[in-house]
Amino acid sequence: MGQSIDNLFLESLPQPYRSTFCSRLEEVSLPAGTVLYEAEQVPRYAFFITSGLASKMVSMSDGRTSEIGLSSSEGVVPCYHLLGGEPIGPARCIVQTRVQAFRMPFVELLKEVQRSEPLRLLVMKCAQRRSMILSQLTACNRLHDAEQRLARWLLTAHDLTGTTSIMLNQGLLADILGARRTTVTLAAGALRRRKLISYRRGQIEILDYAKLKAAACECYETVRALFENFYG
Amino acid sequence: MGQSIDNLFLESLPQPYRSTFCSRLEEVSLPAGTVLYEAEQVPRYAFFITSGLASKMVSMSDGRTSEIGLSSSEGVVPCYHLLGGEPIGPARCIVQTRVQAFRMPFVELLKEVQRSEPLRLLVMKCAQRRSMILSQLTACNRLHDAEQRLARWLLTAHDLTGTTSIMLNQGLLADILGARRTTVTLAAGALRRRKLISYRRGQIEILDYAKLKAAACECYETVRALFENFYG
DNA sequence: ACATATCTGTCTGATAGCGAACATAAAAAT
DNA sequence: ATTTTTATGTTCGCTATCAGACAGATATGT
Repeated sequence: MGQSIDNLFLESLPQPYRSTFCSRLEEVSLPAGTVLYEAEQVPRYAFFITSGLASKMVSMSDGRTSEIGLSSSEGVVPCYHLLGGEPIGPARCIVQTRVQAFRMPFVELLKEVQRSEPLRLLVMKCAQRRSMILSQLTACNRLHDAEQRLARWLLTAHDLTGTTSIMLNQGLLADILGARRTTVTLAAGALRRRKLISYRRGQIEILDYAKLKAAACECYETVRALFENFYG
Repeated sequence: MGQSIDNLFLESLPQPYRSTFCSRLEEVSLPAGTVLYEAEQVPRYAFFITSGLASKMVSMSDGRTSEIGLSSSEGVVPCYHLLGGEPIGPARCIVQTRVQAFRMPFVELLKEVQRSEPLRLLVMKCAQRRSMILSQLTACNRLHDAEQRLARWLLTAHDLTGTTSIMLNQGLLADILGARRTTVTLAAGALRRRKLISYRRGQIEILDYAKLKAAACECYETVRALFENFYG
C-alpha cells in the first residue's frame, strides 16, 4: 500500500507535543499547479506534505525560471521563512505532482516556532539542511550539463516520493532545470536510448537506478547523503 | 580613515550582552588564501569579519569551483552551521582579500547560541538571509551569462567592503564565477571597453556604478535589497 | 638592470545550449 | 470518427563557453 506515507517532520516531533500540534492541522489535497506560496509575499499557509512533489522556483524578469528546491514529505514548506526574519523571499512554491498535505496558517506556525522549543529545533535543522542543499545546487547549476542535472533531478524525485514513476512533462522539466524544452527533449532522449529511463507524454519511469546515478553529477549523492540519519 | 568598520552582527547584539560576548572574542588578521573552514569538516572557529572579503566555495571532483556566498562585515561566518544540525557542509570558506575579524572557537559559539536567546535570534535571521541569497544565486548561476554575473559580483563586493577598488586577479574571479579564466578576461574586457570598470594585474576599480548595475543581472538588486533595514 | 614569476590577452577548434520554427504523435473533446 | 489540444521530436543558425595553447605585459626579487 504505497499510499500516503506520513510526514517525517511531524513524525519526529516528541510526544505528547506532537499530538497537540497535529490536532491543529488541516488535511488538504492539492492538484499540480497549486501555488503553496508566492515570491515576495508572506506565505498564507505552511504545509507538511505527506505525498507528492512541490518545487521552489525562482523566476527572472524575462520569464525564465529555475528550480531551487524540491520538497515532499521530508520537512516543512516553507522552511527558511520560519527563522524569524521577514518571511518574504525570492522564490515561489508550486505543486508539481498532486500533493497530500497537512497545513496550518503560516503566522500561526511562526508564533508556535517562537513558543515551542522542540518545534524550533526541528525548523532550524530543516533550514540548515535546505541551505546545504542550496549550496550544492548553486554550484551544480553553474558547472553541470543538462543531462547530468536531469538525471540528478529524477533520482532525487524518486527518493522523495518512493516511486519509480514521475508524472511530469518535458515543458515543466525545462522550467525546473532552467533550460529550453528542446534541451530537455535531447537530454531525456539520450537517457532513454541508453535504457536508463522510459517515458511517454508526461510519465517518466526510472528503469535503471544504478546507471542513472552514474549518469548524474556527484551533486545527487552529496544531497542524498544530507538526508541520511537526519531525524536521529 | 576608511579602515575597519565594525561588524554589523556584533553591533546589533543588545547591551549589556554585547560587551560580555565581545570580551570572549579574539582579533585576528588573515591574508588572502586563508581557509576559514573546510568542506565536510566541523569549523574550528567562527568569525565576525570587520573588513575584507571571504568566499564560500563549492568544489567538484573535477576541480572546478563556484562561489556560493560572499561574506564581509555583515554577519557571522559560518552561518547556517550554527542552526543545530550537523555542522558539516559541502562548502569551504576562503579569504579573498585580507580579512580583519574577531573569532571564537566554533563549538563555543554553538553552545552560546543555544544558551542565549538574542544571539540565537540574530543567527537565525542571518541564516534566513543567507538562504534567500542562495536561492537567487542558484537561479542566477543557471540563467545569466558571465558578463552579467561578473558585474553583479563586483557590485556586491563593492557594497560589502565600501570601496570601489577590489584586489583580485582574473584567475580567482574565474573560480568564483565558475568559469574559465579566459571567459573572465573576455567579460572584464567588455566591461572595461565600455568604461564601467578598469583594472590592472589584480586591482579592479569600479568606474561607473550606475552603468555597471545596468550591465549586471537583476540578481544584484534582488540580493542588495535583502540587506536593507536588516538590522532594524 | 636583469631574471623570474605572474597576470593578461588572444587564438584555435569543439561543444552545449539558445531561440525559433515546424513536423509528428498521442491524448482528449466533440 | 473527427477535430482539437497537447506533448514530443527534429532541424537550423547563432552565441556563449569550454579546453588548451601560447605570446606579451607587468610586477617582484636579487
